[in-house]
Amino acid sequence: MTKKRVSIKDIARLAGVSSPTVSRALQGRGRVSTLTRERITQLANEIGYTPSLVARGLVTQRSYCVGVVVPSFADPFHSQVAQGIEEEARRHQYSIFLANTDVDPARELEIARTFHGRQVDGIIVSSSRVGNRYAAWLQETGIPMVLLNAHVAFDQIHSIYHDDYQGICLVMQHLIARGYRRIAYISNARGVRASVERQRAWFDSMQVAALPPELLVNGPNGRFHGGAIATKQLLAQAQALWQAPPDAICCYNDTMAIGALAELRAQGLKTPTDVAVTGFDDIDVTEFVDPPLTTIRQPRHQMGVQAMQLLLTLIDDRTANGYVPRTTVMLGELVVRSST
Amino acid sequence: MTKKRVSIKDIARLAGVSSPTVSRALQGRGRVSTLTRERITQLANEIGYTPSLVARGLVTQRSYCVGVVVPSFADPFHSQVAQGIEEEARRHQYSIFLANTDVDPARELEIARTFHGRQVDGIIVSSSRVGNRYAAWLQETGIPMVLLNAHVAFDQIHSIYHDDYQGICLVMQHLIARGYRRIAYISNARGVRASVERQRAWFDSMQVAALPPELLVNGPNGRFHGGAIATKQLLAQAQALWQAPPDAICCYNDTMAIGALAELRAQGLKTPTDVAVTGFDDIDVTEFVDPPLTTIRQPRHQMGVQAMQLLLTLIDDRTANGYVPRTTVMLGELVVRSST
DNA sequence: CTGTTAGCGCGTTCAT
DNA sequence: ATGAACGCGCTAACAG
Repeated sequence: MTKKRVSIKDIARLAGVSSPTVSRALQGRGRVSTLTRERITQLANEIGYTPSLVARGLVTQRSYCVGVVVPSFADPFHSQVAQGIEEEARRHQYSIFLANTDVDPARELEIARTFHGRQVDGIIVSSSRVGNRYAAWLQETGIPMVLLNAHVAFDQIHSIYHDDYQGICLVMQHLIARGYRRIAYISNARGVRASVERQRAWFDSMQVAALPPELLVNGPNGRFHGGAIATKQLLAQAQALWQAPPDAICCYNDTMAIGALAELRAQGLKTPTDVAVTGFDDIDVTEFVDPPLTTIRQPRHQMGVQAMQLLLTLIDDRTANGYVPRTTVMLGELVVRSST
Repeated sequence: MTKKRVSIKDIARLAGVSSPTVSRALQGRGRVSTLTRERITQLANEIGYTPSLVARGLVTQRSYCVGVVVPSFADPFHSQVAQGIEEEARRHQYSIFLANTDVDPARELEIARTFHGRQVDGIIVSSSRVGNRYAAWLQETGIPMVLLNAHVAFDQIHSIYHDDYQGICLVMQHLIARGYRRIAYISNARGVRASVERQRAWFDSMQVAALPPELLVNGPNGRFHGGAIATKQLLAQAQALWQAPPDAICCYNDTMAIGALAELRAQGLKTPTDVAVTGFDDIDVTEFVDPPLTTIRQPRHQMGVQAMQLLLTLIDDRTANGYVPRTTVMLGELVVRSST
């Protein structure tokens, strides 16, 4: 059922020229007489010619494709990052392959291999779970790669991440300044860099303020339910520990915080009067839940754009060698709303 | 900086055989002696060979890629559909190009052309704004195409959509059965099929129940803010009309409904005591807002899976011609929560 | 300015 | 069972 593609050969035959001439005419490079160029251009439009980027990529060794790997599209954080990447990519005639790992390191590596097979010019991985194991593989392929919010940066692997440590420090300073003392933390069980950093920031901030970092619960996942379940456990532990709920709950991210709000509500506790709650990311819905969440606004879209720009630099760097920063740190800002 | 790819020629040289033999050995087709097959397979692993799907696609005329077009990644509805598509695609060794239109029909067509240039085997478009204009273009290219939640179905264009009309009917029956009478509707201004259908269902349901469909507001967009702004207008109009708020607000989707909840709260109105609210889609967060939303659960993930399966059928249909449904209708289910 | 030749990496005939 | 030759659609290097 598929129609045969019209190729430059077809045009060449119709125009009575050779196919390289058509190629030159269409991409505007090389010397072609204005007359034949116009004739060819018009002919191409008439018969509906679309150049095969596959064939072109094979010879130029440049596919104008990049691979993007995220843990899950459904996560509002990652989908906004991806949107930033895609927009910036298209501005540069690039298309993106998108794949989700479902937080499985094995799948992540498998996807990277697939992308290599598809001859992508570069790869962006958001919240990688693999880390070091890329190094050896990359050495072989030489594919430029940018890690977003991952653990580490090696030679050849460039990294962009948000300063999560500082983010939670801002949140904690705010909470402590408001007089909250028994501040519990809900972490995300997944061993990503962000999780480690944020938890450490909570711990250190408590120490610095001479408050005991006594109450910490690992959520089963980083989503709404994870936050609700963790909160249930947390309240039980608080009861055992203090015979009272905590003053505030500092959450790994917004989705978990929203789950926490729901659980507190279910247990008849008012926010922020009984228990304050904070999130992280500033996803769109945080402004519309009850109460609106105090959180850290990460420049998600901008992070995607930045990652793509860095990748493009790396791709072109094959020829023109300039200085490229190994790691870029982005800063978020505290957004105070009525949950604290 | 990019390393040279290792090709089957390299393996052939090392193994002392010809490249076609390597090709046959690696893809397991054609007769090759077990001995050389093993030797070649092992060699391929050792030197880290990854077949070039680009080159393969050029000769087989099958790229094992599909293009996916969505209005916006950031929309939780579309990102879940996309996730379903991607998972089903990968199960069949397919990769997906993902692009977002930002709700711009011109961009949608441009993206489709790009995909054609990339020789995708098929295209899935979610919530297309273009409709009929695809027909002519498709005729030329013959690319199999599946429209998700779009207006129409033509020859060659297959369509999967959710029965939005029935969905809102279920919501309305529920509201009317609960005794709500003055039921207002908030629509999404964008002229997509879903919007038209849902609004019509509200209108008809009111008529059938002998209630005047008096209060309708178009939101500026389908997101949280859009719902909040529309609700503000709506309450003002209700005041002018009835000197009272409506009994219930039926919203185009969940995000707008969540915006509505926030605005009602801001105006000191209780849900559902003062004003009931309903959504549509059953996105993840609906269960965790206050109050949890009554809504219609669309099988988002399943719709993505189904679309991909249909597309695969169409792709293979080039050779084996069987019966393929032109349109598939999916049914959602009413989920009753405490917002009504 | 244009045509000829060559090759990107692979699969698919045909021979042998 | 294997190798030689060819082509997918395109661009690059040279001719002329």
